[in-house]
Amino acid sequence: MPHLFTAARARPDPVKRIADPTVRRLSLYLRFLEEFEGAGRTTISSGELAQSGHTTPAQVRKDLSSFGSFGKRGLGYGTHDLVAHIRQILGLDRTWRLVVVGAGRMGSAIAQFPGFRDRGFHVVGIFDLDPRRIGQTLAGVTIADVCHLEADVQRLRADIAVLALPPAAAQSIATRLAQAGVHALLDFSTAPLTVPAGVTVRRMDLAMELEVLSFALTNR
Amino acid sequence: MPHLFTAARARPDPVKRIADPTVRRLSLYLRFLEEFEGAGRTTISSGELAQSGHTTPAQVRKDLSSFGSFGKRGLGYGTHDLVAHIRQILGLDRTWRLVVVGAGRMGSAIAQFPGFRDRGFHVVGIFDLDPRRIGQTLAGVTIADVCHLEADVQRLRADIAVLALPPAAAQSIATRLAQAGVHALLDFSTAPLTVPAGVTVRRMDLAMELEVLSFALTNR
DNA sequence: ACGAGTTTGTGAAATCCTTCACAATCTAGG
DNA sequence: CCTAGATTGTGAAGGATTTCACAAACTCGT
Repeated sequence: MPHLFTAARARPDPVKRIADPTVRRLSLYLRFLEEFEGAGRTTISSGELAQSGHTTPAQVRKDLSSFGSFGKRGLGYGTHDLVAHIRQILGLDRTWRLVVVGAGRMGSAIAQFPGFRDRGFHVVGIFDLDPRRIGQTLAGVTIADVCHLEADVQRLRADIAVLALPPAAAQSIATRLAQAGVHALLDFSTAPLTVPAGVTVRRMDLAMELEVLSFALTNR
Repeated sequence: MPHLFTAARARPDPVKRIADPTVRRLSLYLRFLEEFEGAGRTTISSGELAQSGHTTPAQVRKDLSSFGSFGKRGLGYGTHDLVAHIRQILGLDRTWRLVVVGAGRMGSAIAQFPGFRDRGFHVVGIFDLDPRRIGQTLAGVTIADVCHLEADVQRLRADIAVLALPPAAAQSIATRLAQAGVHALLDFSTAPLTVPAGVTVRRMDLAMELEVLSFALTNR
């Protein structure tokens, strides 16, 4: 039962169910559009966007048309307009407060990832278990003890948590975060998490991707 | 019913096209199976596997049946057998030689990722541009100058390359790697790569995943 | 050895996603 | 204003993946 959501309620949004691949592509389009905008282009066609994103013009138009009609026939899309629209669709017209749980090598790298802040994702908390790490500062944030996770996460008003932990610890932390009101998790550990309804999890599974590559190389 | 799958090695085999999601799930199943095997279980049913992997029993059986019939009706699958079969299907019955290009924070974390070696992925080379990093040692490998990338990659007989680079550099490195005979890339940069036919690329796009989470939170 | 109870393997149906094809609408240029 | 050329928006078709449903085949207890 891979059902993640049920229905919209907070926003008066009659937009039908949006496919995950569509959202991913929007994120891509946005990046190209910002590049195009930076280069001074004022309009762009679905064909040009498609080329940048390794897809087809029809796909681009379909993706956008699920949310409204932003283009001008005969002309294309206004870069500036479309950037604004996609940012709004993706919820990027605000900032999001991030916590990173696990300050090992991977957690540290993530917390200091350049371009987070620029794109509106602010790391407001970092947690670890190891007393030697607690108290150190990363990217301007002091590493806190994971034992106060719930209280801290609420105090910090965190929206999203990034988990960079050993698989054994991930599930328990995920449950605690969900309990504390964090509704979005980005999981770098290798075990899929079980979370309450209403919490979205995305996995970044290094080992799995390598195994997919192994398969591709083997059956080339 | 009579599915013979022994010919997958020598020749371009007649096994029908395998969907990407199927391969991903196989990788997942494998992990659970190894856990079950470690716990001493000798058989497992599609239902149990499905629960572990957040999918359905029918899905599990369909996935496996694309490659042969490994189970016993009324009993389930032999854990040990199935582990062996999936490892063979995914090409994990051998080791793969990895290079990491980019030894910044992310590249270093990846190169030292625990569990690579255990799963048969050996980091045999690390490259960077920065003279201050070249010559340092990470995970037992000395960081080399990226300017000899092609020759080194061939000397090291690298199968897979992990790219942990600024987006501006990624495309040129990808092209050089493809030229040098690396047919599988795992890309952590934010721009999708264009590569020659026969080269497989998988993307790990942190920013994109965060934006998908932003969308999910916004349209909850 | 038998019947009750499981569980697989797999066509067929359903669902999800992408591509096609074309009318509608715009710009540009005279 | 009118025509040629370009591009969007979208219903319908097509393809891909997941789910359903059930016969076949096995185990186990008696």
